[in-house]
Amino acid sequence: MDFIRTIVAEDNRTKKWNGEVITRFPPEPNGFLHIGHAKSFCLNFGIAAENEGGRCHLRFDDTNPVKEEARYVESIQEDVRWMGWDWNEHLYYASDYFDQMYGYAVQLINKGLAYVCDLNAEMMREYRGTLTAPGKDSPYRNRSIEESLDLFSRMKEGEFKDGHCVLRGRIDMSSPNLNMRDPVMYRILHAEHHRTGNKWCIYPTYDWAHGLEDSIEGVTHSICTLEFENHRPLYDWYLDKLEVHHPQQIEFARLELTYTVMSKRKLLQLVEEELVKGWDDPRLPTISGMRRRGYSPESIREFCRRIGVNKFNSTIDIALLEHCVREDLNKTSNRVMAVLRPLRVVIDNYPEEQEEWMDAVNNPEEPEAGTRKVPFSKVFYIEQEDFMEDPPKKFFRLAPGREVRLRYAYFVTCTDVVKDDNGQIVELHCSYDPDTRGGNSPDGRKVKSTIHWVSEAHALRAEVRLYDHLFTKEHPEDTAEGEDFKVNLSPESLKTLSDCMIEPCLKDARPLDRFQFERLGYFCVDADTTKEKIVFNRTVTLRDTWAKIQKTGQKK
RNA sequence: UACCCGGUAGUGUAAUGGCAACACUAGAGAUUUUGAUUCUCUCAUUGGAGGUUCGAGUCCUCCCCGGGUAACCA
Repeated sequence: MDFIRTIVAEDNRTKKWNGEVITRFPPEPNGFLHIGHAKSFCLNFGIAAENEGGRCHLRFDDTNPVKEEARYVESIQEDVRWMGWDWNEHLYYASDYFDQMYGYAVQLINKGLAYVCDLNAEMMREYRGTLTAPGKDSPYRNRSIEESLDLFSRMKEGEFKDGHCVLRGRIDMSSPNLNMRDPVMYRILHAEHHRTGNKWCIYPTYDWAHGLEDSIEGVTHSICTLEFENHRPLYDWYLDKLEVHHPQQIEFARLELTYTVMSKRKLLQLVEEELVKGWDDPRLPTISGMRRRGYSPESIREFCRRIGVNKFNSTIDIALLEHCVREDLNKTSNRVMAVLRPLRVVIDNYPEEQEEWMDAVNNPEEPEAGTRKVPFSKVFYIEQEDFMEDPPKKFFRLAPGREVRLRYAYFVTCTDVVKDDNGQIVELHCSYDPDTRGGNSPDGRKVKSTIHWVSEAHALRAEVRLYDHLFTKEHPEDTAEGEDFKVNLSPESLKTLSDCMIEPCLKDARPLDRFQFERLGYFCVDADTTKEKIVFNRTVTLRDTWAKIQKTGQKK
């Protein structure tokens, strides 16, 4: 059990919150959700689900109209729901509390704990001091309560321009915690809000708003990321001074993954500079990108469960994520044969017009998935990399004079290699053994490998998009002076193959359908699919021992 | 240089003061009509130095290292 669940369990035991467990996931609708957010909402919704009567609110922290948009509100709901979580009727918006927050601000002014300050942003920075030097009091700090009250209401009424003045908490300008040096509670922003329209021209800042949102909703455990640790004294201060329901803020480390970036700012940059194709580009760690790539919600949830929760920054090896998808897809995806880089093969001793429909198992891990028929004929395609004219010792696949098994079909032996004028192999000729139908040899002879194939006459054409890590470096932020993370973008993150051959059973495949292409990996139908052309995204390759052998061979 | 937080295999997460465990990765082997899956095996004295204790990853002290913080962002 992680340290947060330990706290929750202990609170339940001592009846600190009368046995209630209320958490919340409070995204700002200024971008798409990524797997780092998944870690957070799986934690929050997970804890709520694990506790009798517990609940988790989905709350949009929409306190900054200049960055937020309704389309993000929609995508966030879609993503959380797709991941399998349900907030029931507990969908909230910080903007719904603006009136209440205003009232609380007036209370603080009345207590002499907040004041309107006319210092401009630059001056305020100067007065704030530095990490090592204390700040000094604003000249407006001792303004009378009446005057602040008057000014604050005029701020709200729109009498002042943006930046003319702010409402600040009156705390301690010499606090070693910069957050406590009279923090800004309200700023003037004549901006249209995606929900409240032009009702407001003052907007609460995060620190002021967030604790109130939690408090108003009766949240018990307010779980956030580590960078808010320094803000906790302020979170506590506001709620203490207001003497209202006071949830416990608990911080945990945000998720970092190798070979990718997670900050919204960087993701936004990749999207806006068109270095990827939108927020749902399958190379991005966004939920929508991963969905499009073929990740299942179950695999992402399992990943979030396995990485645990901690209080220090760590970077998870993306191999763990890949392991989680493979593990889930291995159990759930139907197998199918597809040839990505086709090499034509003719069986010389197979009857010209004959076709046979072979029995194939849909999913060896799931007997209930049943079987299907796969058409076989004289001419078919195999993978280019499944043939070598001059094979090294450890290569088990097809080679001149060598016999291999065509999965679910026959044993074939390569008898001839046809090349074009450039010496490129364009076609293979084979002979087959009619007694090995289905792939069994009555005489018990063995072959060293089984390869996949697709009958030429029956094949469907497809485009397949192969994805690799978005960045070439484990830590894309590691760059030389003056360079930024984008120099580490991988030129090989996407390879598109447009002449792939797939089994006819895929003709009715729909976007988001997932399959295992035998011996290749897991693939997912893309939304770009049309009646003429099916498009697949490669989610992840199968584990590939042969590729490893080749790699170590190259090193030697 | 101030304050806050944190350091356990390559990576990540465990261990009422009582034999450092699990997963991923990597390597070796077995099985296999997917070089997949599955199965077996291998890989550490917990940042350092003291101290308390019969006994310390765990408690105390000092040191070292890493992260965060100076938006009218969240």
